Amino acid sequence: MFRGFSTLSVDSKGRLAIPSRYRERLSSETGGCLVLTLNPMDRSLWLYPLIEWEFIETKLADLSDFDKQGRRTKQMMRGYAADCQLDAQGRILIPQELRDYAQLKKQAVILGQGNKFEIWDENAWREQRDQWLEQIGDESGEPSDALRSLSL
Amino acid sequence: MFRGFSTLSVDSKGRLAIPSRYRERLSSETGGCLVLTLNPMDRSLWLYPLIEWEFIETKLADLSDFDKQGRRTKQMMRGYAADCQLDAQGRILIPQELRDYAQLKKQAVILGQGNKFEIWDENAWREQRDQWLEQIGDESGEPSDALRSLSL
DNA sequence: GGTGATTGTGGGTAATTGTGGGTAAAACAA
DNA sequence: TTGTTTTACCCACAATTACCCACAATCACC
Repeated sequence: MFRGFSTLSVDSKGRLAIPSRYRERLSSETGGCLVLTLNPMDRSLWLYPLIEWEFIETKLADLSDFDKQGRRTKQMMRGYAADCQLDAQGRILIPQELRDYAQLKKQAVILGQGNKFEIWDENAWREQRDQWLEQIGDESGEPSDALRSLSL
Repeated sequence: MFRGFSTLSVDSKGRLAIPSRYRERLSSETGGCLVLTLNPMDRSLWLYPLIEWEFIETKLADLSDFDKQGRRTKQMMRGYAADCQLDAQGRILIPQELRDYAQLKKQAVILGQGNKFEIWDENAWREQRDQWLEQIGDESGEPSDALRSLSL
């Protein structure tokens, strides 16, 4: 399971260095092949080891073409999926199209999220985060059932 | 179960010394691997032994991506989770990002909380504590059902 | 109350990691 | 083909982190 947070810079060529603590795992699993695609929920990117992506791909294939949301999700995630590999310095090259989608500027943020990583523009992330924290901490709102019985 | 209270200093490099009475337990369980993450409810941090964290992680993984609050909680706690280990002096290095989140300054406070520790900035803690004590003691507020049947 | 051990705190040094840029190969367009 | 842009590979510097040692305050014991 991937976890953890790092701020990273996207250089002028659109490259992004993966934190070294993940590199070994990423280059051993599936021979270092990775898949980068968009996150249809937020303006951010998802980075999967190929082996995880293949599993996601089968799940997407099962979505009905007659469910509008399902069709769109499938179309987006598959359509924008880009193969990539770590270079000798442990960096990946992010295609222009995906950089635009996530509005990546100079500073980015990478978050471990279980089977994948999530990549955000730093400013966009901080804005979102503060907004969510406010909602989570808001005592007046009703917690969902799942959360109500959750002890951490 | 961890319990107890200590005040500690955060040095200029962001390190924090764990009270010695906990060290042996922390370095024996799971080879001394710890996970430090944010407490999404308050501006404080949670420190778990890895083995406890893994259990939390499975609970988080079960939260639905289509429940908004659940998704955000998951994203925050996993995204900010940092692996750490005690150094030779029994200290952990707190990542800049987490120090900022908890607004840790020079003096911090660590509280044993069962399966984990909670780490606060000392001043923030004292303020919160006084505020809560006032609320808990406030007879006018209605206790929840769970509390109503609780004898201490 | 004195003495010794333990614990908390600070800082120096060396290795690692993140970042930038130069250059050559490859892909694409005219 | 030729010229232009994009991508891959290499090297180098700067910042961060891990590891080590040292001192001071506290605690326990005689």
